[in-house]
Amino acid sequence: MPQKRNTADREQNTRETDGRVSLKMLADKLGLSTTTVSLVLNDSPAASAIPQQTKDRVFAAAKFLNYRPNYLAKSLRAQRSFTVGVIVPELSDGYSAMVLSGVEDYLLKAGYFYFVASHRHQTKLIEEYPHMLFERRVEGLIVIDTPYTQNLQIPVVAISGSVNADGVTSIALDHEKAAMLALQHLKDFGHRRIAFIKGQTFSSDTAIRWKAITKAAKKLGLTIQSKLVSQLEGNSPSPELGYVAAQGIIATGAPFTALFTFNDVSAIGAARALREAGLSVPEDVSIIGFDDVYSAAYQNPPLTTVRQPLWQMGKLGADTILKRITTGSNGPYPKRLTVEPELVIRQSTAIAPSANFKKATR
Amino acid sequence: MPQKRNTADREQNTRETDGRVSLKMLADKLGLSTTTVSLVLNDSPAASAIPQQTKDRVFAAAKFLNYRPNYLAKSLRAQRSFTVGVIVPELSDGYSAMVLSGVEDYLLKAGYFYFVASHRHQTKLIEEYPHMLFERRVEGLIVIDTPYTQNLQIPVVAISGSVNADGVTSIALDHEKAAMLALQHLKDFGHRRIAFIKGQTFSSDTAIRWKAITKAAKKLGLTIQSKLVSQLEGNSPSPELGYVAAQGIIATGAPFTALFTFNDVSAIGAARALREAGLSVPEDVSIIGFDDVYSAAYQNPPLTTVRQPLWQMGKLGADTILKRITTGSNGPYPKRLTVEPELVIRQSTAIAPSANFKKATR
DNA sequence: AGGGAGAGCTAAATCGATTTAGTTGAGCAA
DNA sequence: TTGCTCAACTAAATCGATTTAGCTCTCCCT
Repeated sequence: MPQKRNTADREQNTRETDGRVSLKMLADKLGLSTTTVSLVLNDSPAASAIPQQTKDRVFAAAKFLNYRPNYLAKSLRAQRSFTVGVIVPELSDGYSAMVLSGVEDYLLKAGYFYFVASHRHQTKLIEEYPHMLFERRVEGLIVIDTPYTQNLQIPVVAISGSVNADGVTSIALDHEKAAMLALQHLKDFGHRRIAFIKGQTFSSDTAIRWKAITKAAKKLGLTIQSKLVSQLEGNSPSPELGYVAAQGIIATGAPFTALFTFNDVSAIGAARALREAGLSVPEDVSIIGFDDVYSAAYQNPPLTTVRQPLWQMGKLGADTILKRITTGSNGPYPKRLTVEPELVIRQSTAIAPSANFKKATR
Repeated sequence: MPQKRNTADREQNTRETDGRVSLKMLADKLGLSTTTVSLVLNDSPAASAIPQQTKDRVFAAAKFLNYRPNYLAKSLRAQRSFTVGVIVPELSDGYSAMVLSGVEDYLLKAGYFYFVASHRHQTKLIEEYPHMLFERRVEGLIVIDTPYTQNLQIPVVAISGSVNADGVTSIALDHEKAAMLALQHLKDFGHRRIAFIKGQTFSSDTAIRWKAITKAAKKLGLTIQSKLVSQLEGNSPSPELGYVAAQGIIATGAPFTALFTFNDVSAIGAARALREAGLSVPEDVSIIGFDDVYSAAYQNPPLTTVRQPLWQMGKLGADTILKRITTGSNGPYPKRLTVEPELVIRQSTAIAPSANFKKATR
């Protein structure tokens, strides 16, 4: 039965190949060569000698048969895939998704599609994905908060990563300014005993930001007490990690009036730990987060935070990768692009409690 | 210097083509045919007659030249792209990202990559993206909370969408059970005047869920007051929409002791509106959300919500699309798969305030 | 000596487009 | 009638793999 059908189809030369229409079928149907049809459909200058009537026939047939050129064949021939790869640590944490959203807007408008791969901090995947994407002929790579050490022959843009490899453009926040904004704000409110929650060791922002914080603290004459410094551990994207880290600080018994966390998500968890310890925000302890994710404004109290322009960083990343792709590999390219943080003051920070402060300094 | 190198390379027939090594170059280097090299590298049974020594030479050369087969060529020949397309409304809202995270896990492990496209509810994009992805020879399509009306010759899985097109497998929550869980919970706490925030009209879950709610309400003997029903408007993924919707309900002056929102994000916004109106949660008004996003547990008070197993829905979606791809288009496939909601009781719901209730009923 | 078997390869077709380098026939001038 | 130009096309190469259908030896058996 399948054989019979095959024969019949071949006789009519209308075999359906799963409903997919090839250029050849279209050309056969029209009694023209694939050359002509291709020239017409691509509106090539070489098609100028072809009469409008023929063109119309071609367009009509293409529409009728719902012809869609095979992008794989097209890409193979043109040596262009119009595809980029994006590597992120984790999709569900809001951070990457926000950057991705900026990336996407720009890429799709330019006719590109992108592959996403998330590695969840597994070293093996961090190494393999760039190669797998390279095999799939992506024309560029955007890595978000991910170390990149391979040396592939395609442009790479690293968003929020301390990357120094060849051929990589780094897009990063001005961390020094960010640290300064936050600490100055706390200092203005009279805070002197400030606790910190650092990021996970695997996050590429952690070290750089901490360095900026210590530098800013020194400049402002604030001392950092090691007892008051905790660190996020584990790679869950939930506020749980901040909750645990804050508990650690509270457990030391060292007094503090403010807490500066690595990101908003951990600030949210930390706030809960404080509440559970009987400390109210911001009366007893001020909290300042980082990133300004959507829900930051809707915490209770609304979270003061250092806004990182994630969406714009994504857009800038996409913009840069496209420029670098069209420029070609020989052209010059920026090694480093910086974006500016912004302090968003809400209600989780307030004047340091003087009573508490006295106790603290006693 | 680069020029000199280029010339030398060409003479040796080792031109680098941007650092990309083709099978042909590799074969030339080895003095073998591409056939042999291909057979060896793919460990084809036809390579059984080839002596180990030759194989080793091939492997060594491939490694040395860092040969990576061109996936486009491979795909074209094999008529398999090992790629699926995923269409979402919005990347940054946590919901899609969560589902996507489930999808991704499963797909990448199976050797597939996926394209993501987000349409932000623009009708034109909702129609175009399936075609663009089809052109790129995705082998399947996963649409998340998005209407799908095209009729392409590839398997389609719709997650959270009321899709009835041919060839589509729908994965949806058991909304009736979800509505029942929430309303039963509120009823148990003595709530009778319950306010609702419905989803945006464009969200495919909105109608179906509302129907389930009215049905459950009837079954439980609860009446729904039209004054107490509001709706999310606009397509921002921020809690702002819930904030506005809740303000609308408050403005009517109609008393209520509980609020059931379309999702957690809007619940968060609504909670703020209530606080600003001088109503405390849960003492004056209980709030119950939907989805159970990461931050729900970290609200103040922690949010009671109907958990939607988003990650699992993504996983199930990926699982299903892969099964359907390998089965082929003639095979049978499920039209509908249902996942179960779960009531997560936290502190945003409590016993209805009888005083308030009296005032309300006066 | 002739034939068969198997080892160790390769030529060429194929996937579906694009593109270069033509070909064919009509019309027209000299 | 020859030669030229131009309109309207087309054959075939190409991108980089996979895969079918051989091909050429050598060795061994009878």
